[in-house]
Amino acid sequence: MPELPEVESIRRTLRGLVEGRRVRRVEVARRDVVTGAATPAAMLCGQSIAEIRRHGKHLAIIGDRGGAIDVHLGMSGSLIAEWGQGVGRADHRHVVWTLEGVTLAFRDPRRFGGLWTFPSLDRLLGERWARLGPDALDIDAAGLAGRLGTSRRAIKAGLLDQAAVAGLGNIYADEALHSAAVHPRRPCTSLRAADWERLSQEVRRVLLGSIEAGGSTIRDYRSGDGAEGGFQARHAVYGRAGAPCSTCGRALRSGVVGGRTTVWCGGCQPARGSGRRRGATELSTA
DNA sequence: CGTGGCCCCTGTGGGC
DNA sequence: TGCCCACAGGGGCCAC
Repeated sequence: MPELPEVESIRRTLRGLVEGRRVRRVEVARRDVVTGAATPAAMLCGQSIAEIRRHGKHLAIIGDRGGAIDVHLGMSGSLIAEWGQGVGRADHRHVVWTLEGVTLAFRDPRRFGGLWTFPSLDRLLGERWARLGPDALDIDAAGLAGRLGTSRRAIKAGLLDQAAVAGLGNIYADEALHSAAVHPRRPCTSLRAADWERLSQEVRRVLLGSIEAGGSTIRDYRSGDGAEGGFQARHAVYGRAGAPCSTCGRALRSGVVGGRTTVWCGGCQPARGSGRRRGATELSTA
């Protein structure tokens, strides 16, 4: 569910609600969502929350006395702070932190997400985040081309590879490819400098636009304060297969690329780059 | 190295 | 209404 904009929206709403507050109590209802120690100390009991940091789709909850927890929300996870009346559903709450004046709940019905505890931020960074590529908001054309340019796989699969660039998922990979007029099945090796330039710009533009709107709520997603996002109303391709392209009016196509349902415009996203549109053969396995 | 398939899990929506 | 199946915003692992 949550990709970079959703995770960033959670970070931004959570920081004001939990940063600087001390953890008084932690309930771990399901031990198996935690990798590493799940003791009160490892769960930051007694420490104050110094910072909530994000890289790609990951969050780090950082204590002021060294402990750190990596949070990954998987497909259905949420991290919601509540005070007074609850704003989130009560089921599937696997871990609940009681802070001064607020509770923080990790919910994850499908349990594809989880928590990873570390005795220090350095250990978290070195052992968990080190295998992630640069954050998708920080990468430029040279960075993207450098990390994917020699790969023969489809560009969509490349964008989803968190070791290459961190933060893009199925929604924003499709949206960025459409905005950049790049066909999702084009081999990375076929992209030219101008393609990498447009793609890196559109990745950034789409992600920033979504963060501004509070992320995309398709079904489950809620921000750190329980609010829904608004960017789903601005999706150009995701979830719109068969509907007319907002740019050229052609019916949007869909297929499986990189193992994920993918939607693109056969008119705006030429299969063979911008050179010879007219004679280009549509890339398709069907 | 890359890909396709399967798995982890629950919930929901569509078709019959 | 109820049942069954397909599919969902993620990612790890395996055989090929």
